[in-house]
Amino acid sequence: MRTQVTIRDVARVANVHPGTVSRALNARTRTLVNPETAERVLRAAQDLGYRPNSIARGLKTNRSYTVGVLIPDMTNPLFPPIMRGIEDRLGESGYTLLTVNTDNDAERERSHVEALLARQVDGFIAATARLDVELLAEVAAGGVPVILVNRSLENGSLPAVTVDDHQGIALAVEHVVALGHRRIGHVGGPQNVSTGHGRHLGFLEAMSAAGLEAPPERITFADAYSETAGLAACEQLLDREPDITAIIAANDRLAIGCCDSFDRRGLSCPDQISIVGFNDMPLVDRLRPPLTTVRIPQREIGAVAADLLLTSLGEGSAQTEQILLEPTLVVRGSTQAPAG
Amino acid sequence: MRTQVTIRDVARVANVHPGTVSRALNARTRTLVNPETAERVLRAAQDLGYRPNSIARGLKTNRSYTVGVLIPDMTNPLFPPIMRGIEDRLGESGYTLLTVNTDNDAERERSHVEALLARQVDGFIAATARLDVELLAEVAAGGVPVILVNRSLENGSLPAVTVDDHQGIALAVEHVVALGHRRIGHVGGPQNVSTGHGRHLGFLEAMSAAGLEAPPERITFADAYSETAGLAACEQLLDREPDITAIIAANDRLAIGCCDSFDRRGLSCPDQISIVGFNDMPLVDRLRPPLTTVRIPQREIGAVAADLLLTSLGEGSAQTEQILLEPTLVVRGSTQAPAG
DNA sequence: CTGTTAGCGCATTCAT
DNA sequence: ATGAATGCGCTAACAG
Repeated sequence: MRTQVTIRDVARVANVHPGTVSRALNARTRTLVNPETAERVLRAAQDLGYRPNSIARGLKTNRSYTVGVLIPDMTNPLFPPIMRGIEDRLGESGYTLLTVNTDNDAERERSHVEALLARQVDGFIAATARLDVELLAEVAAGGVPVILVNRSLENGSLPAVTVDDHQGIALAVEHVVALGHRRIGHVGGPQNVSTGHGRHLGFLEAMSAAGLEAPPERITFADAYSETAGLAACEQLLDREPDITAIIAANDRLAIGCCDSFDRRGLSCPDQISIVGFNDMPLVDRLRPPLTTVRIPQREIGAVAADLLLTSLGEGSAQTEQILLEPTLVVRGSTQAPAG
Repeated sequence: MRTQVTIRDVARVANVHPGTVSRALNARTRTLVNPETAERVLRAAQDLGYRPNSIARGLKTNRSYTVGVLIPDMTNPLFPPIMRGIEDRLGESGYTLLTVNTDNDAERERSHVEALLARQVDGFIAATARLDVELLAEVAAGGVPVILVNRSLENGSLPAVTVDDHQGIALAVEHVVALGHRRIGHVGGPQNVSTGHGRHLGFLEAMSAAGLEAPPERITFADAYSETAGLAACEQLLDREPDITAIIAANDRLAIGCCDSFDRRGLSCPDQISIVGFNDMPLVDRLRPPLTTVRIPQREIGAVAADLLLTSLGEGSAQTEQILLEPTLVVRGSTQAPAG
């Protein structure tokens, strides 16, 4: 059985009142107590192996110093670095994370949020792609700060940390255009998630800025961010427009699916067709060919989101800051000038 | 501000005593209350949007229904599936996870464990490779159940869920032997972590069982499970024993490092040299060549560990069951018969 | 079957 | 500067 040493035990040993122990142990109130007494209390606590029960504390202070983190699926390599960014920053401030995987399932999401609320989390960081907006808005309206990560709301009603999808796609498009490509296709992500939508728009804009056409025939959409969905979308695209020389994919997994499609058709990449991904997932630098992709600062995303949450927590103010982080292009072997 | 609806508010609306509300709301004690009253209470709770404060409950029941999960670094793709296995199983039973990354740093480990203990976690699942054994044993001795994952203690003093490293390496060795290889090297992992140690022993045994020699010259050790450490160890191995035709690596990342070494030397894999990894990490099936590797049931490991913890939690008994899960061999392109 | 009481461990009044 | 008392929200033990 766990033998909890309480503040009362310490008080008994130090020969003071429990209240005094509480004051002596809490840095903020330590000045209220005689230094010698404080010293005695500290020693007693040390000797007894006293460990404050943060749950009991939270009951009193109405703070749990825990934060709920909503992730679609941490098995997706995109998320762990973000989570670490969050953990490292929040950990410095004494917060611990309650992380849950939602699998983008509305039912799971709701029940998880309920459970975390019941655990009195002080706030949420949500990296879920299509989390029920109302649910989150409701939570935020209830006074629990919510920070969005990797997605934003149309109306900007919740603070969010995202990467500039337009800029990222622009980097990709400019790169292949500079290589000499003119007939460029886009394998887009699901259009009901903000990254899929934003990258699609970014593609249209960047093509237009380059003075190139981007007709609907040269754009297909995957219904999920998976290799198989990417393969299917790419097949459809190449069936329709076989003379495309470069493809901008909405993410690395789709890009990998595109490579599968190339293989299936006997298309050599990058000799006959170039491909650019998005995210720079681990190991994509070791694929055949190494994938040219848009890198996003995952860890920083997490850290910035944590910062945002910390200020919300501190000031109690409902800010709705929208932070846009810059992606960078990583050129590898999957892109080259189009065949003469 | 968060406006907490308490059990008292519900009581007022339902016109009963708070104690009755508690009973009506708790499935286990609901039978003690008049069905009609219970109905009234439930409706009141519903109307008010009552959400039980599990922290307050925990204070009373001395249960937090949270579990601490110790991971070296969840950025390592080996761990997320294990974590999901844990979460899914434990979630079914109402537990939420407090996950921390220890970076294999003793200092971080201790402080994290302290923090989690202060948060009254009901138990731990530790996937850390070289966690301070004393720390964990201490915790377990204090009455908080600890389950080890992916590692075990020499003396088996703590329950553990691991894969059979010996068997896994045996599968790898038997495979290359069957292909005709005779001069087989081993790039081992850090010997101070149980997997590194176990796989090394497994290699020696399997070679002996195959009637082959495994002299020390044909074995080198990486000082970490990283690609660069694998590269260095492989370089050393091939400098010493250039006529090796196959290498069994202690894990996939080391195997990838070995491939780097092959590249550097102009050795073609698998034509001139074969390589087998361990873990079957995501994307290793898409490397050049696709990696032959030993797959471990990551998700199951997590689920089984969760089960073990649940029984410990339920019975309060300090079992020390040791569970060994079976690995399987996944044959891909990185192994073939040795050149004539 | 329901009301009452007490107390989990702590922080925070208010007294002294 | 310290002791005493109160209550956070809930459950459990006891009355009735």
